[in-house]
Parts: sequence; structure tokens; C-alpha cells
Amino acid sequence: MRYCDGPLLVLAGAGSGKTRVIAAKIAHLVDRGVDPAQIIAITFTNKAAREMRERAQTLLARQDRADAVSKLVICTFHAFGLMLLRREAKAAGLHPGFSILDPGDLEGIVAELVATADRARARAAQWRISAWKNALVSPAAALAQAASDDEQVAARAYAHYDDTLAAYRAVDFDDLIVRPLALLDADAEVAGRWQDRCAHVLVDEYQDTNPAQYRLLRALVGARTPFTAVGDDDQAIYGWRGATLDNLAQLPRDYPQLKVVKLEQNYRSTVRILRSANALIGNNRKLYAKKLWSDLGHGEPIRVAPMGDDETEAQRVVDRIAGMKFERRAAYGDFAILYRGNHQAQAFETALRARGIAYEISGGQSIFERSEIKDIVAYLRLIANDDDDPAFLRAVAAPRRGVGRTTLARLADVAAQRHESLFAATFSPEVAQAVPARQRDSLVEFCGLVNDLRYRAEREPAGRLLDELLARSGYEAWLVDTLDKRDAQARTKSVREFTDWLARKGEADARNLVELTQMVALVTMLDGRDSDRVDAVRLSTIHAAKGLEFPHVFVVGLEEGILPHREAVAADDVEEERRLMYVALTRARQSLHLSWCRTRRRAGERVAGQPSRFIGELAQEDLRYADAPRTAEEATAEKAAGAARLASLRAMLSQ
DNA sequence: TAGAGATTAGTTTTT
DNA sequence: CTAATCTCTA
Repeated sequence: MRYCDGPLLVLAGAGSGKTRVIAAKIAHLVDRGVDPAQIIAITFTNKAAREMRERAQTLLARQDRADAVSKLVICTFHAFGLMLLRREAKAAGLHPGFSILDPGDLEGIVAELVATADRARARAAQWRISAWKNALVSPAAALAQAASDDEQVAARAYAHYDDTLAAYRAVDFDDLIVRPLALLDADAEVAGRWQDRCAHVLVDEYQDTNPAQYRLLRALVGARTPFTAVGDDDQAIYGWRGATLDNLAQLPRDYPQLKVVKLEQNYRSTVRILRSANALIGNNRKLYAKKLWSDLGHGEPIRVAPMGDDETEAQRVVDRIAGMKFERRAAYGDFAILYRGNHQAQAFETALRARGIAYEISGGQSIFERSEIKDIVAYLRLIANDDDDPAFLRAVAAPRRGVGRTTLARLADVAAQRHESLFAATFSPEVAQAVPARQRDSLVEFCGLVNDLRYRAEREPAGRLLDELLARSGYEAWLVDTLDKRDAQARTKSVREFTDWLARKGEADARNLVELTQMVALVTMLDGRDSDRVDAVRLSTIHAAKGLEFPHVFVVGLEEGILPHREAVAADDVEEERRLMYVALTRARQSLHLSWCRTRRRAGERVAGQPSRFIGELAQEDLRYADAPRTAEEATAEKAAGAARLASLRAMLSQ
């Protein structure tokens, strides 16, 4: 670990203290006199970045180098790409206030390019385009290799897609990787500058990098910079996003002097949990052989429970959590319910709410998907970049300002004729002709507000500008008038929460409004201030739970077709599903509970299900099967018994 | 332009 | 069978 001068690959098994290792290495580098501003640590998620910063902070404080923390660059690939593009906007041919389009905007753009009203079709094309970008396939190459009709359509849209984005002076998520890479490849001067900036690069979750990310890494590291890659081939679960284990296999070939270190001791789970996880993953072909071990004791058997249907499953899991909380003096925060797809959360939400148990959903819809937040973000994007037509369309309609479909259609005609944005077209003589005075005044006033705020965006604190935006646009007043009281209150609150958070963020990191706007596009959830404090059961997709651990874990919905997912089985990619199961199992510290449903409601119909093949692949001697009640009476009786037990426990507790 | 009713689609993971 | 989106009418 103290090897600092060359390329290093750390194969870190689940629960082997991966984050700790990276944080320790960062602290060690600082200790050796490396300039903290030249240490670049790249993670996969915002959450991981935050965690790593916290760990590094603790270690550095111990070394009396707390000052170094704020200089460290610890961020996601995408945030790093954004930073590079911002600093090199000119060389990259970008407007400094460029927008980062959200997936909804992009769906609309793609739908128009493929001339379809069918959302599923548009999304499929959008997905194809993204996959091509991440695989570094150009539009021309995509057109040449597109096999099916659908791919042909997507490839033709791809050719115009980048032009459309350029017209809006906008980029998409993938561009935050691809464009910095193109810039570093094309411009030796810029590349040299950034390579000099890096004294040491660390990459977390290396197994989840895609070809574009790997190339970016190589362009950054060059021949001189030492780096540390940390990963685990058994936890590669982002193949669908273009991540490829080839990057892991390729590393020793690209860097012959690569040192490889394996971490095989698990500090998290009991022997039984690990034995089952090892048995499961033994069914996959291996890139690097590795066997996790633990000295945390045998532990209790893994419970496997077939359930009648998904509703019963939710109820019984929640009952069990309530029971265990008292029996084991555990906190709700010690429990996690993990599932394959977001929609599976619903039954559990309902069950938890019925019991009055606090829960928190991660990986679900974030506050950035709420319409009122999108409205505010649209204003911010427009302030940063007035060519952002999607943002214009959203902001101009919230609040309603007497400008309707007809007016906007006329404005769009003028803009198209003049080859300029909706914003710019507002001030053209043609609009004076095409649009009645009243509507035009509204538009001009709207644009005037945006202009004023833009003018001040770099000089004044973000908090004040945000307050002014809410007041002068009439947005806050509109929320209050239009909606019935309760809804309005909730929305006003979430808007306030959001603007307060932004203002604080701006102050803490000394960012102006434009910089904050770009950052917001990459953030999926507000920094967890209450999430740490609230004692709540965690509901999460397995993907979103990677890197986390819980004393008690329930993995639910373990049926053929769900895990492994139907599509994955059809595509003959069961290995990635198995890794997903492996990740789920290895989140658990003490107790692990697996369940599957005999029938499940889907589209109003009951569908029969088979237990997942993965249950059969576990270490059978460590499992304990529980049978579901057979009849409705038994189920009712059990429910009543459960409720009674819960009531008596509650009574005991309240004494 | 906004709200209420009709209609239709839902099948995986996310920066 | 929901829930979200769309369409029509006031």
C-alpha cells in the first residue's frame, strides 16, 4: 500500500475496507509531501466521493494536515469532466455557461429526431446513442454498423443529435467524459497541463469503468503519473452502461510494471454469509481468483422464505423487521430491504407506512425529478445559457404568464428562420410582427429578468439571486395561488429546501450561480444531512446499495425473471446478474434474509413465479428454509399473532 | 389556460 | 389494476 511511485491495482473483495485503503493512501501521499491539489481521486457516485472525503479528512486531521482536505480533488468521473470542461471551455469550443441537459430534455430531442411520439421508441434510440458515445463510436461508424431498422433510425438521429446539442450550447452526461477525452487527445498543450496537475490518480470501483472512462484515465495519467486503481471483478454490475471487465484485464498489458495487491479478508460479514457468497460467485468464470474469509464467527443461518405473493412478502418482511428491532435492540437504521428494480419498492413502502415505520428510499426518484425543482433549474440554466431552448420552454411556462402554445409556436418559427434561440428571437423585429403586443411584453419582461440575473450572477451571492428569482418571477406566489393548500405547502417547502441548499453550497465552495447550476445537473440527491440522523429502514435497489453495509439485510423478490432478470437471461448475461446477487448478499453483516413469491401481481394479473436459481447456488448447509402459510386462515392467524406480539412489545417498551 | 375525465401503458439497474 | 399522460371543455 505504501507503493506510491508506479501503477498499482488493488483487488479489494467485498467488505475488505476498500474506502479505508484509498483514504489511507491519500493520507500517506500527503504525508510524503505530495501537493494535495495534485491528488485526484475519482469515484463512481457522489455518495462514494463524499464518504471518501470524510475518511481522508479524519486521517489527515490525525496527521495535523486538516488543511489539505479542501485542496484534494475527490469527485466522480462526471464531475471531474465538468471541471475540466469548465476550465478549458475555450479550447473545447464551449460557452462557459454551457447547459447539461437532463434525460427528459434529451428524450424530447431524440423523439423529434426520430420523428416518433412513442416514448419507448425514443428512449430506446436515446439509449443506443448513449451506448455508442460511451464506446467511442462516431455517428458515421454507427451508421455503418447499425444492423436492425431501429439501429439505423437511431444512427441517423445520432448524426443530428450533437448538432442539436451544439445549437443549445449544451452537453449530455456522456459528453462530460467523451469531450474532455477528445480535447486531451487533440491538444497536446492542454493534455500536458492536466498531466502536470496530477501527481497521483486514484480510481475507485475500477471494474465499473467503460471504454471512454478508461481512455480518459490513460490520457490523464500519461506515461509518468503513478496511479492506484481499486476494484473487484466480482462486483462489476454496470455492464449495461458500457462498463467492461476488459479494462481490468487490459491493465497489466497496458502497464507491464503494474503491481497487483489482493485484499481477501472481509471485516464485515459472518462466515456463513461469506461462504454462501463465495459458493454463489464460484459459478462465474473468474478474472482473478480470490476467496474472501472472515474471523467474525459463524453467525446465524441465512433464512430463505417463500411467500404467497408480493403483498404478503412486504407485510411479513416488515413484521419481521419490527419484531427483530425489539428482540435484538436494533435500530430501524440497521435494516435494509434490497431489490432488483425500483418498482418493487412500492409494496414495501405501503407496508412500512401502514406500520408507521420510518423508511428512506435511495436510488428512487430524487427531489431533482420533482416538477417544481425542474422549474427552478430551468430558470438557472437559462440564466447561465440563454441558448438553452428546453430550459426556456419550461421556465417561460412557470408561472403562466399569458404566453401559450400559439405564441410559443410563433416564436419558434421566427427562431428557426433566424437560426437563433428562442431567447434571442424574442427581441427580433419579426416577433414584433408575429406576436401580439401583450404576449410580446410578457416575453420581453421574462427575458429581462433573466438578463438582469445573468448580469449579476458572477458578482453577487447565489442566495440573494435565488430569493430574487423566486419573488420577481412570481414563481413562489404562483405556487401558493394555483394549487390547493397542502400541495402548495409541500412544493413551496421543497423549493425552499432546494434554494437554501444551493445557497449554502455556493457559500461553502465559493461558487457562483452558473457553476452551481452545472453542478446541480450531476447531483441526484441533496447531501444527506438528515439521512444520517434519521433512524429509518433503508429501501434500495441492489445497484444503489453497492458500497453500503447493514447489520440486517432482506433481499426480496428472488424469482427467476427478476433476479436474474428476464432480459439478462435472454441476452445470456446471467453472470452479471449473479454478481448483482453477490453484491446484495455481501451487504449484510449479521443476518441475511432471502425471500421469493409464489405469485406476483403484474398489470393486475397474478403471475406464478419460480425461486431464483441463485438460491440453489448458495451453501445449502448455511440456509434455513421457512415455509409460507398455506391457507388464507393461516395467513390471517399469523397476521393477528404478529400484530398482538408487536402490540405487547410496544407496551413493554413504553413502560 | 386549467382542470377534470378518458385513455393507455406498464417489463432493470444510473452519472 | 394503477398511475401517469393526454384531450377536451369551460
